[in-house]
Order: sequence, then structure tokens, then C-alpha cells
Amino acid sequence: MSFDGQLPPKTRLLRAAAELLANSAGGAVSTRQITQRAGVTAPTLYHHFGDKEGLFDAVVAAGFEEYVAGERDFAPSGQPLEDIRRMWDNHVQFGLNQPELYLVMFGNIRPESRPAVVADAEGLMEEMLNKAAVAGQLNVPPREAARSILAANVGVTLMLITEKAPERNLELSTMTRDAMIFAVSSEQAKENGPEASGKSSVVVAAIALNAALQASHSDQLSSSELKLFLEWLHRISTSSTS
Amino acid sequence: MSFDGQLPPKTRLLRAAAELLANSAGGAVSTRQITQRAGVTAPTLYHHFGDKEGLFDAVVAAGFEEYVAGERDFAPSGQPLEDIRRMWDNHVQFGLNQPELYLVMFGNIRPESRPAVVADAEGLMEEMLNKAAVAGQLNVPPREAARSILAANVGVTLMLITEKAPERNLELSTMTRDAMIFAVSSEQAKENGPEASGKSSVVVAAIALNAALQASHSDQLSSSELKLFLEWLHRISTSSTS
DNA sequence: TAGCACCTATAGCAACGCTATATGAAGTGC
DNA sequence: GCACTTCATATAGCGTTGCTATAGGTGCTA
Repeated sequence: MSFDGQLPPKTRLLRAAAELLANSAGGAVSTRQITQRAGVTAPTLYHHFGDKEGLFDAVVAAGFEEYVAGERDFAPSGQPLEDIRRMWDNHVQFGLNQPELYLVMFGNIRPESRPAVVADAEGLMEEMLNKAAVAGQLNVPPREAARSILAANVGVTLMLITEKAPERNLELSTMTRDAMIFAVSSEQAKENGPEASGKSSVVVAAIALNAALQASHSDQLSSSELKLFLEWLHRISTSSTS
Repeated sequence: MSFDGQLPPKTRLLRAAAELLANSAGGAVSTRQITQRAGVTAPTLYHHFGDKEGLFDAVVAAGFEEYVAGERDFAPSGQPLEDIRRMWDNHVQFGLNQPELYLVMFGNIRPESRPAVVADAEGLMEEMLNKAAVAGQLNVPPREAARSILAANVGVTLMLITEKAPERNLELSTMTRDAMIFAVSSEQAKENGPEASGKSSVVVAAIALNAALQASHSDQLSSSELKLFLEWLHRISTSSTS
């Protein structure tokens, strides 16, 4: 149909799959649709991508580049937590702009099998949270914070996708976003518990130091010392109460 | 196989589908599997349930009864926000106990088509949040709070399901849960200064941790460990590198 | 007994993901 | 220039999927 041009079949398959995925209104996309649109036959698909999932993975990888590009463009504002907010909003916007692609990336859940793209997104957020941790702005270890925020981010995006476009209320996103960021940040005023603030200064400092040490591979400690040091820091920063 | 008994075919189909769904390790469940296990042929299924999705909806309805029963059993503790916590935990536990059924209920996302079960779960949570609102414990309208909490709840549960069982860290759930509940509750102290954020460096963090550790005699480390730990902190905090 | 819903089985369709096999094109060594 | 390998694509078809057109059996009411 559209890709009779001189592009190599592999590229045509990728484009055809991406376009069909973007335009398929919720319905599944078949390999026959893809190959027909790409102007090739079935074995070509399996020669280049192994199977259908392989093709989709490749499409997702391209989509993920776009996603990451959106994340990185806004990156350095100097205020890591503000950057996390923008990462969150960018995540939601990506999901709403390309719901089908997003569902392939984040919605294709199967038990005990984690898509690589989720781990990548998690790493991206953890990276940013590390900066916040170094600045002493984090209440919990960056990895746990990233997992928690990303889980909420995906949940909100999926819920927004299921809503019809005109009814979408993005306040759901901003509210949940700020709730999560506030929860992991150390700037909260903890007036509930009297002993809570005393403990939190230890934890915040330990988390900050831990992040800082891992970021700038320090040479003040020998490697064996560093290893033990980090183990202790982990024990402190993951302890629930003192 | 197992349902040659005298139960009506409709019931046998429901049970067969439920059992196959519960035991299928992530893979899809075919109508032929279901009908064979139920001891009937294909048209029987379509006579009673219309199509495959109709059968699954019926299974989900039964599963949802179980889910709701779990939610309601714990309901009246007098503290609505505490009940919300239990609803959250019950939701997560339900998802981890019956991941396949949960995925059919909450993971089968398609754009602009919201499963009825999601609306029901939302209503259930909103109902409970209404009590909190009446008691003046809510910061936002119950409906928005319910949507926000449920979105995060689903996101966390989906993320936990994708993890292999032995590695599951339920702290992700409790942390996100408390963050969301705290965010919608009116008990938060909203007075936190815009700055008060320190500098970012290993040295500052080490100094902060050092002071904090000495202030609150931590018992996470033995005294000999603490001595060495403090010595290292001193080495770090007196060095000039960033 | 006749008629009438209701329920189930036989048999098979179109579409699915995927592949065994064969054919063409492009390079490589002699 | 020619055999040889390698890569890339096509022909044809396998087994399975969700689903159905048609017909037959069953039990109830008249």
C-alpha cells in the first residue's frame, strides 16, 4: 500500500507496525496486516525479528527513544524534584499521545515477566532521584522512591487512557504526582510524630551520603572499606524506626 | 476431565474457566481448553455467554464478589482512613493471590473502554472515603481521592505482579499507600519553607549524617562498628573533594 | 400426541502466528 | 568466468484460534 518505496524491508516493517499500532483502535494488530502494509511476506518478518513480539519490541525500542528524549530534554533545571515532576508529566503525556504504543510498553503485563522498558524507565527515574538524594532532598532510598513513583505514574496513566478523551481530568495526575513526590521528599513537615523528625535526619543524611558516594566513586576509602561502609549505610537507610 | 458430574453446563464452564485462568502461567486460555475441561462443546459456551469475553466477564463478576467480600469484611473500624489502608492492602493481596484473574479485571486495558469492575472498585473506595470526608478528615473531594488512590493501588499491584514472587517487596505498597492517604487527608501540616535545602556534596551529607548519628544514639550498628564508621565519616568530611 | 422453547452437538469457516522449503541476488575464491 | 556460500525474500501450508450455520435432542404445556 504505502511503503512500496525503496526503503529496506526491515524499515518498512517497523514503520508499518508502528503506524498500525498507532491507528488500531484498541484492536489487536496481526502480522498479516503488518506484512501486507509493508509490502512483504510473512517469512521476511520472522527473518528479521524472530517473531511478532520481537517486532513489537523493536517498535517499542524506537518509541522508548522518543520517550527518553522527552524526559531528557527537560532534565537539568537545578531542582531535581522539579525535574521529577516534569518526568511524571512527560510520562503521562506520552501515554495519552500514543496510547497503543504505551499499552504495548507498559500495559502488556504478564505475571513474573517484567518488560525491559519498565526497568529502563525505572532506571531513568532513579537516576534523577539520585540527584535529589545527593542534595539531601530524599526521605527514602532513590531506588525505592523510583519504583514507588513509577508505579503510581503508570497506574494514573493507564487509568487516564481508559477514559474517553474529552472527560480526562488531568488533575488526577498532578494530585497523585505531588502526593508521591512529597512523600519521598525530606522537606515535609512531620508534625504527626514527635520522634519521627529525629529519626528522619539520620535517614536523610545516610541516604544522601550513600547516593553521593555511589555517584562520585570516592577515593577516600579503599574498595573493601567502601563496600562495608555502603553495607552499613544501607542498613541505616532502610531501617524503619530507631 | 473433572466436571463430568451433574452440574449444569453453565456452571461447569464458569468453574473450568476460573480454574484454567488461575493456573495458566501467564499464557492465554483458549475456548477449546475451557470447553474440553467443562465437558461441553463450543456452541454451548456461546449460547450461554455470547463470546469469550462474556465468559470472562462472568468469571470476573464472581471474582469481584470475592474481592468485595474481602473489602467489606474489614470495613467498620471507626477510623475511615484506617479502613482505606486495609482496602488497599486487600486489593494488593487479591492481585498477588490471583494474578491471572486480577489481570483480567484490572490489566486488560484498552483505550477509551473502561471495564465495569474498575468503576465498581472506585465506587467502593469512594464510599469509604465519604465517611472520612464526613468526619472532616479529607483534603479533597472523595471522588477525586478515590480515583487517585485506586490508580496508585492498581499501578503498585501491577508492578508487584510483574516481579517474581520471592523478590516482591511489599514495602513498595505500604509506602505508596501511606503517601496517597496522607496526601488526601487533612491532617497534614502544610507549612514547609520554600528553601531549607542544603548543598549537595559528599562532605555536607557526611557532616549531617555524622551529627545525626551522634545525636540519636543509633542501635543499628554495634559500638565497634560505629567507631569505625565515625572515623570514616570524619575522613570523608574533612577531605576537600566534592 | 402435537407443538414449542430451550439447550447441546456436528462440522466447519476465516483468521491467526508461524515455518519447511525453495528461489533469487550478492558477494568470494580460484 | 565459474562454482560456492550467504543473505533475503517468496510459495505454500501447518496447527490453533474465536466463533457459527445448521440440525437434533430434551422436557414442558396443551
